[in-house]
Amino acid sequence: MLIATWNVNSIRARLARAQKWLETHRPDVLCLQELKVQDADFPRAELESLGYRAAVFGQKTYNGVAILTRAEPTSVSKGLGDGEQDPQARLIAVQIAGLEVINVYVPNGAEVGTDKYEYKLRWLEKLRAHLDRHYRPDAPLIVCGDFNIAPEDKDAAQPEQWRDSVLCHELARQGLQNVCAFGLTDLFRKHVMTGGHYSWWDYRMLGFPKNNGLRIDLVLGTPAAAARCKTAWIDRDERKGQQPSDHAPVVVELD
DNA sequence: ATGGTTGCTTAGCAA
Repeated sequence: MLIATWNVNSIRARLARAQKWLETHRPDVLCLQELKVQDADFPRAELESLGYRAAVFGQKTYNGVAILTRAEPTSVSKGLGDGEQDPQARLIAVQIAGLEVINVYVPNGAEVGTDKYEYKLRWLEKLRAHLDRHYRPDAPLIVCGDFNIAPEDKDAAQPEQWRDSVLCHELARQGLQNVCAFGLTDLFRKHVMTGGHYSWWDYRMLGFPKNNGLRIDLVLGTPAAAARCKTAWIDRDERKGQQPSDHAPVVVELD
């Protein structure tokens, strides 16, 4: 069973690449972030024609998440469901083949010290509360997506450059650790211990040509999911060529 | 400190 996560930075701008990627890799589950489209304009038919169902939680212009699956999910839920008003579409979850899959687009946070950064930290706390309320750490569960956090210095090509950024800042890393303390581990790190593996490169300042990347797209799993995880890899080639997303897909294979 | 690029929307925001 292949499960992948990919921040496409607009599904409409990336439709041809997404279609090609699905045809090449045929994942069972593909979690998408930054759709930048409202539900009505999501290219549903173009993706369903490839044999996928689409659970979509869209938003005009910003954010938006979806989960594509080859099989029909047994349940779908959208949002943190904590009763608070939040117009930002950042979480969608499905249950499929007895596995819970939560797809998140964690707020970027702009800069440390801003309201956006406080929103990011609060959102991480609410994600942990959501897990506590609706999920069990002893069941098979995947939480994947664009976390906008590099967990460790070795997840940044130039850690000194990024140390005070919202992607590497101590409080963001603590927020991620608190989410993981629910009972989740980084499945990429089950298989690859070395640094030098990145999932995002800034469009600006020749980020990709210089390989000035960060590993901020993660697949987390409970022990029951981690035990089934056979491989994990980042499709760095997808960042190459004409009109790529600034993120590469991250893939895990589960028994 | 600023700017560099991309996408959506159409001057400015978010990343």
